[in-house]
Amino acid sequence: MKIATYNVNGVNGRLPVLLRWLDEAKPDIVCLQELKAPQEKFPEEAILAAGYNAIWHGQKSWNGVAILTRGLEIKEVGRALPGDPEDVQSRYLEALVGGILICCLYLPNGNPSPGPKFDYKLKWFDRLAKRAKVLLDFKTPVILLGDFNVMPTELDVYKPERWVKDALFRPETREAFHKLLSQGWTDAIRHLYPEDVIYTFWDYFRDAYGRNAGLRIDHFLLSEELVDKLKDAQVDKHVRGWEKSSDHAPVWIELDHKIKDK
DNA sequence: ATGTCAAGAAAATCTTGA
Repeated sequence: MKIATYNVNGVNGRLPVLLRWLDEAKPDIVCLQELKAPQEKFPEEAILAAGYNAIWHGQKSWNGVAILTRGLEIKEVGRALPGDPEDVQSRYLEALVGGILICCLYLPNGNPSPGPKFDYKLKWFDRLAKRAKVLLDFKTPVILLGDFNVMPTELDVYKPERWVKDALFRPETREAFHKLLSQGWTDAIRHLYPEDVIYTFWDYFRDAYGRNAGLRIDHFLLSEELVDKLKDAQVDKHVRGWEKSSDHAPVWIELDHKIKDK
């Protein structure tokens, strides 16, 4: 089973790129972030025509998350991260697919920091950690995947010294990520490639992609029972080089997992 | 501070978030 995450940076503006990649990569499950489209403007017909089922949680202008599957049934569990009823941002979508609990997330960017946006990021992180703990106790295979807006270590940044004051790399942010991991989650890419330089995002500025000035901020956190089933994990880096591409590349893992409840 | 994108408000460009 191939499971992917892709911050599309505008699902309508990047639709040709998304469809081209779906056709090429043929993932079984895909989590999308940054739809940048209200609920009613999600390109449902094009996604269905491409052979995918979808659930999505849109929002005007910003944010927005979706889960797509190639023929698999999607049983939605929730579309709000618990812990703050005042939070109206569409950043979380949880669903049961093929016997795996899929948690699609778009963690707040948090810049500029310090400031209210950074406070919101850390609070969101706390809420995620609380939810993650509950999910581990379910004893069901779970994956937390998406755009975490965190570079976990210096290996994940092209020039770490330039990013220490950025919300994506501040000590508090990295600490929150490692605290989450310590609940018992496994960072799939680092598990398979502990020492390789792997990026999932390249800024639009200053030819960052051409210079490979990237960041690793899109992650898969696996619950324990999935770790031994992890066969591969890759970034479809070439997609970032396509015309009208997102600033992120799609990332995927391959699991040796038997599909239940199709 | 800079650089590059997309969406939205409003009617060509500007603002905002990333």
